[in-house]
Amino acid sequence: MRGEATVLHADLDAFYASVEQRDAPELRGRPVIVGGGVVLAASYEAKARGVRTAMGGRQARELCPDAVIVPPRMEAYTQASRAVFAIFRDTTPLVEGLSIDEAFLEVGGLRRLVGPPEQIAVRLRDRVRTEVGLPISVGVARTKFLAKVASAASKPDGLLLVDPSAEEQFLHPLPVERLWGVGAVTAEKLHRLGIRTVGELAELESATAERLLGRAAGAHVHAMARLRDPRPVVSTPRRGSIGSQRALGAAPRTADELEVMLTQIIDRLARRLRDGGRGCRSVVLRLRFGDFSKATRSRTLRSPTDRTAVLLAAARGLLQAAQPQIAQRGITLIGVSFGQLVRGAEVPAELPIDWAENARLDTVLDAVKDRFGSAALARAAQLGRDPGWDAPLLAEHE
DNA sequence: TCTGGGGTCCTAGGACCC
DNA sequence: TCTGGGGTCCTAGGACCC
Repeated sequence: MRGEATVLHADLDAFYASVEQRDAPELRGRPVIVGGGVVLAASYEAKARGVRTAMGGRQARELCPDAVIVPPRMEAYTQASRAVFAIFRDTTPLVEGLSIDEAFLEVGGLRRLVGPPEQIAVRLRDRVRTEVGLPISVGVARTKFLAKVASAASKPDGLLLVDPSAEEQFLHPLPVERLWGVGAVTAEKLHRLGIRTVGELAELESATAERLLGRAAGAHVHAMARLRDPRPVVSTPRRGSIGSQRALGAAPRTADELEVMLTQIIDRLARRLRDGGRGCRSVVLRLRFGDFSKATRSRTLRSPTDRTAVLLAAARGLLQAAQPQIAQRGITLIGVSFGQLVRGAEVPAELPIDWAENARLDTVLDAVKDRFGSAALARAAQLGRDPGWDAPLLAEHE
């Protein structure tokens, strides 16, 4: 006996594009592409013409010359997301957000109070449609993984319940690519063994899958194929890292230019850190070279910090160490993430958040930006080369 | 397919400690 | 002077997701 289908996976359809169509009636029924250089989201009218997320802008325009291309409005999407998540939380207290536009909801135990899961899903879709004005697809199943596959299968604007007695019938004919955790690399490895469907993967021994794909990935994918997914819906955990990056194109960059960009990125991220009342312990520099190969360089501090100057000093050290490689191979992306995030309260007392210093640094950076434009942040980068400015700050964190 | 930006998790080697 | 096994942390890389 398998338990009941009480997990909902709710997933907004073509989220960014749907928000644009909601806010601009003349876009409804037309192919809409959000993004410029690259497609961030495509409406179903555009998808029908072959436009896909992450596709280059030029290719998308060739496929769909009459598409309306609109720049992203992140604030509008964030606001819409908040409104939808408020409805999720009004539906059940157990909501696990996966991204800006999708979440799991556990609705077992609500049957006596509000009705069976399918009815809850119907009402949820209805509320999102009328209160926020957006289409949302919902999968209902016994496990998270099945619910996610079900919502995808129900799109667009659909509802699909996978009956616990018919799970194999639903899942096994699907291509392995539909499994959560099987991307291009894993799919190719499976294809080489002649495995194309989930059912064929399920026939393998777990040990075989683990040898082929690695211990964790192999065991995970195999368990999914065999319908084993014991993971409960858990309320969304705090983020473990935050990051920001910038693609650079092919033009050569001087070391100074890179330092300016690094300063801008760190400045922005450090503010986000403080706005969230958080600190971080590790700094990761992310690079992509001229041939699109990638590298990361990381540094872990002795104690968490939210101070721009410390984080900038750490990141600059990593960048300087990588400069010879960059000079040799060219660079097409620079990015930073802050890892091992902690709540502000967890920042050790002996290293208190120095609000005055942060405010001063922010003010300086703001003033430089306002007066000279963002390129003049080079000034800030230059400042940082003075060891009297950052070396002691970094030293006390090592 | 001439390639964004934001994340998560896993693997593996080396340093270091007991 | 040489040696074992286990645990944790750090660093780097890679696959995957939306």
